[in-house]
Amino acid sequence: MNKFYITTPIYYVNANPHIGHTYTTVAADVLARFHRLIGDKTFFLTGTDEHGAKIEEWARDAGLKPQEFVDRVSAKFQFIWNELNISNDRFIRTTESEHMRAVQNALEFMYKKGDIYKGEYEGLYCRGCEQFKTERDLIDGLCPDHKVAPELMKEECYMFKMSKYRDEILKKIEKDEFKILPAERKNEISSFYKNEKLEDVSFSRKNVKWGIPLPWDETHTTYVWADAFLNYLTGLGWTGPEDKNGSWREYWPADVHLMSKDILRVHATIWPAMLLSLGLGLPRELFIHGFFLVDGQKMSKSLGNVISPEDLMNRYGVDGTRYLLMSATPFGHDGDIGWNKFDEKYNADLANGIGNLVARSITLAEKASLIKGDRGDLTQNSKIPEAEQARYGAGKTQNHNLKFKTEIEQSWKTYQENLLELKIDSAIDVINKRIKFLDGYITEMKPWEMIKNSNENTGEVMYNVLESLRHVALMLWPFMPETAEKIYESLGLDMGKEMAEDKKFEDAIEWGGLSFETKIKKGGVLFPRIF
RNA sequence: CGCGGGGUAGAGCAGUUGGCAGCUCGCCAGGCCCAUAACCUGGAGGCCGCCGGUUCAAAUCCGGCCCCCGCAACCA
Repeated sequence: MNKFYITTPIYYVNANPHIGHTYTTVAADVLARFHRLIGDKTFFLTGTDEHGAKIEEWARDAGLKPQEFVDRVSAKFQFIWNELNISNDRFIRTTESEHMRAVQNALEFMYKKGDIYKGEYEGLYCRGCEQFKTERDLIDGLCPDHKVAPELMKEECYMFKMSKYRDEILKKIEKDEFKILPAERKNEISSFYKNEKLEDVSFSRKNVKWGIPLPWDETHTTYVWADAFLNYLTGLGWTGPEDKNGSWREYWPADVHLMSKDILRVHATIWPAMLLSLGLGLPRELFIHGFFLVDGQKMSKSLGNVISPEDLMNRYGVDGTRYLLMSATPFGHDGDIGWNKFDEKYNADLANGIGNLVARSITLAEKASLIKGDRGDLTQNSKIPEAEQARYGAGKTQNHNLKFKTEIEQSWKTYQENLLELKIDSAIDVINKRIKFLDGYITEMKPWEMIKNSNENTGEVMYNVLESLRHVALMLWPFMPETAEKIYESLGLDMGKEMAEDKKFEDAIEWGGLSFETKIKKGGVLFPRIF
């Protein structure tokens, strides 16, 4: 059995969850669910990053203690992931004492090893803020809060000897032992390594109280990135470099660290250097997805075009939101979104596509039973018509059976290939092609007419449709778990049983899995059309 | 010559290893009546940013130019 360990970045709690966080997290969830579906031993980690000067400030502004503040914001993340059916195995917070202890153990190890040494940090310091500022913090070269030009100042700090690991990391990147995808992102990073000097990085701060104290010098706290990165290990239960055989070993190294491009650089430099210093393996892959533009413009509060996850869920529901985020743009590139586009796609793919197909199929199946005079409550619990006949493919239509079988097999193959390569949008295309095909098949075969004429092949045609629907639902499950379950229910099946431990994926995706004894059940409208 | 990405039908985008230019929405014309004003079929609409080169063959490979966008590290 393969293992699959996927992470999102841990989100900095200076802001509430926004669409970018949501996008990364839903994508990770889709991939995690897919790997569970195919039987991999899967671990999906997300969480919140809760230390640093910014948090102190925000807490002060909110009139709260830092811990109260981070508790509050972290809870919002957890709440919304729960709403969105995110199936993370663990939610890590960097203020958890186990995490903090492990970070101290790690830094102590690196310090003793000589990879962390005393140095100086030089930067622009604002006396008013009692803080170092970056160029980007400044407005016209002035501190935005105090309207004063910060002065160049030096401060004692502990430095991490990142430069030492430069060659080894670059080699691993080039050889794809440490993959960076998509390819253009790998180019970006390797040319960065080649063209710029990899300098040592400051790993501690003196004036930041809200952080993890260095074990050997408590006047310093740990630089937030050093603290944050280790979550990928502590989230698995790793307690420090002494922890050689904990259960974290079953999952490390991570298979995919999913993130957006703003944090690629640090993930491709500081993090692998830390791992090498700690004597641990590098993650197999960093996958970088793009940013959203809204109607061609950057999303920003000042433009007033911010689309929040709550807005999306209110309009499209949980599954609609998950689907739209995943299908709106090619995964791995920037993409343009907007309410018009979302409405359009929702109606086309969800209301008119899968929603309508399920509705017409189930109704036809019911009618087929009604005409045949089958027993049972005909409107609520019709039996799948003429199922035995379908199994053996009697009659003129039997070549359809074969065609369905091979085409479904092909679809599964492509679907899996795409998701293994993180081509999320392409996997969705596979599903939508099946849906289109089924709509065409129904129109062509005219089962409503067959029913009227008591055509002996009605059962077979309907079986082909319903069994195809079962496969579509299964493929849909990573993207829209609730919808998949509803479709299963309509087919008289139980998604829970399908996902049970003893069930083999290979069996589930075989053509003909729909039992002839099952009862179909008409459900409600899956995706009401938006006008 | 800082790094990287993009310019393909009215809009938004796909086009792996060069081999008839595709998808969704919109538009037009038919069909169907099972279904969520849905679904199916056909059609109109493109000098694939510009110029040159390689090739039997270029959206795709090479060179040059124009325009747009992101990133330029201790900012999470």
